[in-house]
Amino acid sequence: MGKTALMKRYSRRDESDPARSCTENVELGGLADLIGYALKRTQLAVYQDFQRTFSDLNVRPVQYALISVIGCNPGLKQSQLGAALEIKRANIVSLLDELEERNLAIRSPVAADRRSYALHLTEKGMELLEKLQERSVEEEKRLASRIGQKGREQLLTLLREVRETADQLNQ
Amino acid sequence: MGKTALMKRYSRRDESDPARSCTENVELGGLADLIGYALKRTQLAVYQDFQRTFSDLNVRPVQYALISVIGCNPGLKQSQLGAALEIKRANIVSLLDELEERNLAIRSPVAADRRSYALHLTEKGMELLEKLQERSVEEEKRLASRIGQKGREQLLTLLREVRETADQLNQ
DNA sequence: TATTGTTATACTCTATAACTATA
DNA sequence: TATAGTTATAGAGTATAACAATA
Repeated sequence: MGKTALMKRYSRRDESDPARSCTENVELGGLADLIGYALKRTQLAVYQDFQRTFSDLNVRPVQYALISVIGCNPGLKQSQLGAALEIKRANIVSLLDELEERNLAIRSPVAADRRSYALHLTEKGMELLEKLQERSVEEEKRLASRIGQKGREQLLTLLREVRETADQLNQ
Repeated sequence: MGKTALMKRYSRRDESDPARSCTENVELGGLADLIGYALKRTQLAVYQDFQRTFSDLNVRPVQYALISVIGCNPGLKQSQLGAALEIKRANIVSLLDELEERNLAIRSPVAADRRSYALHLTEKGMELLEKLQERSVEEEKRLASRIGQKGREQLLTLLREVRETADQLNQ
């Protein structure tokens, strides 16, 4: 494609166009049809919904993820937690510090390997997880209210397949 | 759901379980079935693929977005660019500085409104956009290689619908 | 008064290197 | 030597407040 073709394709508007002053008329230049961009924008909108839904519990998405995995795998090590969530072990440290300071989780020494800690939720942590789970189910219903349960399952399948494809390319 | 039910649901494993030492056996506690988490993980994988694909051109996703929108809307203002991409105007500044330093885009004074600048791609910017577009088409094909063209369109539709749903909830 | 671009700032997420104590 | 956790640090992305110039 030569420059002339590019100009024709991309110069649909110019500063002389009165519509220029209207934000809604800004073209995204095909961005909206890219999987990566659609993923980012949708993820951001869903993330904002999460923040709104969980702000009174003072829980960010990453904290929800930690609590959920620790709750489901009591006794696991930090390195395992990080591997499961694809979070570098260096970045797990301060996240767990936060949970410990809030008395939601604890690090316990492991007799068999004194380098590592076994992670558990506290009573308070388990109670919070229960609340988070319940609210998460409601949030999920709201998010899927337009696409329906079938659409939701299709979406999860497509996302998993695209992720696996990208992971293979990234190997 | 009481604590006992929660324990039953979440304590499938314990530190006494020998499988504990195997990372693959860490349960995500339903995380994998949440739209938000699936979005995040897929977006991360696709983002990494983008970085790999465009690293030789030294272009990050956000830079691709800027170049694409400026190329498609020559003469638009920074505030319009930011509104179209949902980037705060304060954060647009340094991104545009980068593009100007690399001689990919320029800020031109606007006679009608001396507060704002009209944005244009340079020749070099237009040439880069052309390369980016071509490579983007290939990347899109690779990402959709498993789900197919039909799956890709389904995915984009579902993502748009979920985003619109979340945006409504966030209003 | 409101808007455009700018600066300063801060917080989160992510990534790497180097350190310690254990294995 | 290798591994688990830690610390320090740096780069991005995102958010707000305040400012100057202009409308």
